[in-house]
Amino acid sequence: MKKYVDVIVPLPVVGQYTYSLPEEWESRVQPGCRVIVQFGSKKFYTAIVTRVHEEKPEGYETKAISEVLDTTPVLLKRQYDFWQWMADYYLCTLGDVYKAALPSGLKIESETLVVYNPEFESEIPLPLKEQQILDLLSNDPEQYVTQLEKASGIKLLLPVIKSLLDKQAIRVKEELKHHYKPRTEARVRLTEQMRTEEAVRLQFDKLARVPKQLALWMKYIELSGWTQDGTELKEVSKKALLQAAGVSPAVLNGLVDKQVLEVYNQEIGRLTETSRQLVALNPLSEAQLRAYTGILNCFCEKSVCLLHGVTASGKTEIYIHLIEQVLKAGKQVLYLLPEIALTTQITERLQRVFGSRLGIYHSKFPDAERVEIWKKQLSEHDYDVILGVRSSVFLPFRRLGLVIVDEEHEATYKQQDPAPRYHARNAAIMLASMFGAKTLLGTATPAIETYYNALNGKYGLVELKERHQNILLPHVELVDIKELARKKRMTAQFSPLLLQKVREALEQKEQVILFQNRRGFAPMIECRTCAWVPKCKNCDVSLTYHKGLNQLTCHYCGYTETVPKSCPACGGTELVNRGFGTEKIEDDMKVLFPEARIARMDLDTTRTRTAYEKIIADFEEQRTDILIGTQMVSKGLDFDKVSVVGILNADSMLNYPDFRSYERAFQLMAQVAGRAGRKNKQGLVVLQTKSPELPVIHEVMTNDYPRMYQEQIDERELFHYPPFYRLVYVYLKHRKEDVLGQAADLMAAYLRSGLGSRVLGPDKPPVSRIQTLFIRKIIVKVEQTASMKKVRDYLTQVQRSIMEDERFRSLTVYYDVDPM
DNA sequence: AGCACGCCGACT
DNA sequence: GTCGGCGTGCTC
Repeated sequence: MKKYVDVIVPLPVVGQYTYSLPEEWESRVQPGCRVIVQFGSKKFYTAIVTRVHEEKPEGYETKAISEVLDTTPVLLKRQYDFWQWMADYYLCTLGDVYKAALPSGLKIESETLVVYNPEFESEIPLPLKEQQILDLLSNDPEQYVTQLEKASGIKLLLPVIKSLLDKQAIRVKEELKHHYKPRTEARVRLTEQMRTEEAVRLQFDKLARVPKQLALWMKYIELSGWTQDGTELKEVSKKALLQAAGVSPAVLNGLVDKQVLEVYNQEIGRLTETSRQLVALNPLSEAQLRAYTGILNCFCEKSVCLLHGVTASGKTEIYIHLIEQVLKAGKQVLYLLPEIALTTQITERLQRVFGSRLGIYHSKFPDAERVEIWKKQLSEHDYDVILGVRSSVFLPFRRLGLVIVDEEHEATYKQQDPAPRYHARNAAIMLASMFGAKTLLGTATPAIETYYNALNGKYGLVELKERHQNILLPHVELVDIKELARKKRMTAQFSPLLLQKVREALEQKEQVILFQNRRGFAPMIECRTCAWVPKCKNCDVSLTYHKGLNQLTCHYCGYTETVPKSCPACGGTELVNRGFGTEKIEDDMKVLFPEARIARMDLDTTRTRTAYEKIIADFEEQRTDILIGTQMVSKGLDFDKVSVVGILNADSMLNYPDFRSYERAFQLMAQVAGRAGRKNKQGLVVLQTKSPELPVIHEVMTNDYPRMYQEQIDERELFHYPPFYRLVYVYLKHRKEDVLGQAADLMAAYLRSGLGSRVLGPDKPPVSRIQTLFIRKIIVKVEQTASMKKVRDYLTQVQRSIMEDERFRSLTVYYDVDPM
């Protein structure tokens, strides 16, 4: 019976493609193997087999696969299930997931090679462009199209190539490019005839008159561990041998010529073995131990647990103990981190404990190294613990037992630009559930949706409120700077209280951090008297100020208006450009405290890594008194001598045009506040704001975690909630695919939230199907020229029809939720 | 993604 | 008249 294979191609095409499987490969190919296929008229791609069958497709002739790359699968069943889930959940194709998942070294593609035909001679003069290409080819008769494109500078090269091809001046061929090459090392061994005790012994005498060769020979015998009893010899690298013997390669060649030694190439891995001395686990403190057992209890009944532990409560140590526990049970652990750059402490700590059982997977690593980690995970000697960033959720696991998502709230877990636009935290939860494994989410400032899920019992919740080594949480002092500004009691942007506290801290030789969100620098205008900020009529976000045009523009929908002459709220005429950069703050502070040592940490002053590290080191070692910075000061190291933290303008964060601005503001403020406090003294946070009445301000003050943003679906809420229709509008107006992707995500989140199979029922279409149809419908319906009003009207209509759908009754909506 | 096909505006 | 813009559709 003739066999066929269904494959995934690394392209954004829906569905899979069927190729015929030549008989010779039938026994080798199985689901999960990579094969080379020709897709379209010329291009070759690395495709992945998902199914081997005998169903001859109807309606078209199948092509045969061109090459088989693997004898054992690189994509395991579990990973394929995960891919399918991701494609479905994030509304993209399997090809998109495939592209994101595999390191590029495992995805060879063909490139078109243009070959010069030396026999070609033209009777008539050729067009300029064609002649130019032929000239380039006469220097180097085989070149890639991309190469020629660059060299010639011709934008539309294809028609030129085609014309030359018709004239038979050139030929083209497709060539597969192998990116991945195993690293090899030249090694030295005894030749066949030398592998007897007799021969080795004789060789010493034979070389007596050639001192350099003798020295090399003796060194080899030493390094290879040769003994008379004929034990297995150690492998000796050529480089190491020559270096140890202190002779030139020519000496070795002499011995090779005499057929005493021979050189061979051995494949070696790029992954460096860490032969570090392993250390024992640190014992847990009482509070840590309570959290640890809390988590274990939690995992008895729930598959996800949130560890809400304040800054510096020692979460890492708890993770390490959990990992140890899972490893003892013979399972694997995936430890996700937002970015490895800032967390060398964590990698080093884990390496010290787990040594060579730990693998690190980072997108900044060379691709070849990532290929090797992938292959290692498929082998018998796979890593037990993987420490990695977002994309490591795709690595092949077989015995996954636990996933840890550290700093769970971090936005870098969300892939924004190319599809699949996945959230690694949510994807990891799904991955874990496919393995029957547990997920631990750790953070000091949970994302709202996570916290919501924890409060509702979908996730377990373990709180760790005590800081390590008994450092107290800081006291927060609120300052209404709107009121103070009216009374003209502000000095630049500092309240009298803040200045007084800074002065006191300096007198006590303590340190100060001043925090100003860089986003506050986004040009906005504001009424000096009542703090009114112009907002977009459609989107309810603050408008950005364009000085040159004297206009206000909405970043989301493009709505524009001229700057009003007076404030519509209070009639005041002083509308000021708002947003002070850290630079201005630095200058003002230097005037106010000329004796203090002041440093600034923002994007400008931390261009290089060394500059960044120097600022941190100076502050840690108290060579700086006041550190002024953007959100950078909220991350990274624990400063121990900080007694005062000033948040200069909380409103700049609250007014940022993003529907998550409140949540982000809370997280940032809580993190910055966490910098204040010392072993024996409670820290102080001076929180300056113009909107003291906002709940989020209260929440920061009381360290009461926000519980807002959950909404019941009703007529007003769902589609009048701006982000979705805003995004649809931007898509319609500018045809931006990425915006559509975001809209799709958002829409998916809306509809998926709280919906389980219980609600939908087995006979109902899957949720994502509804979403897709839904989005298609909207886009088809509203023409490109649609106004915001039209979009809104239409959405209201759709909303009504959804309301009438019984499947969506009793639906609780909140944004960006997790897999069911 | 690439590539072919097809349909309208400014140019030899 | 056509060269070249990009919109649409297809690839096993």
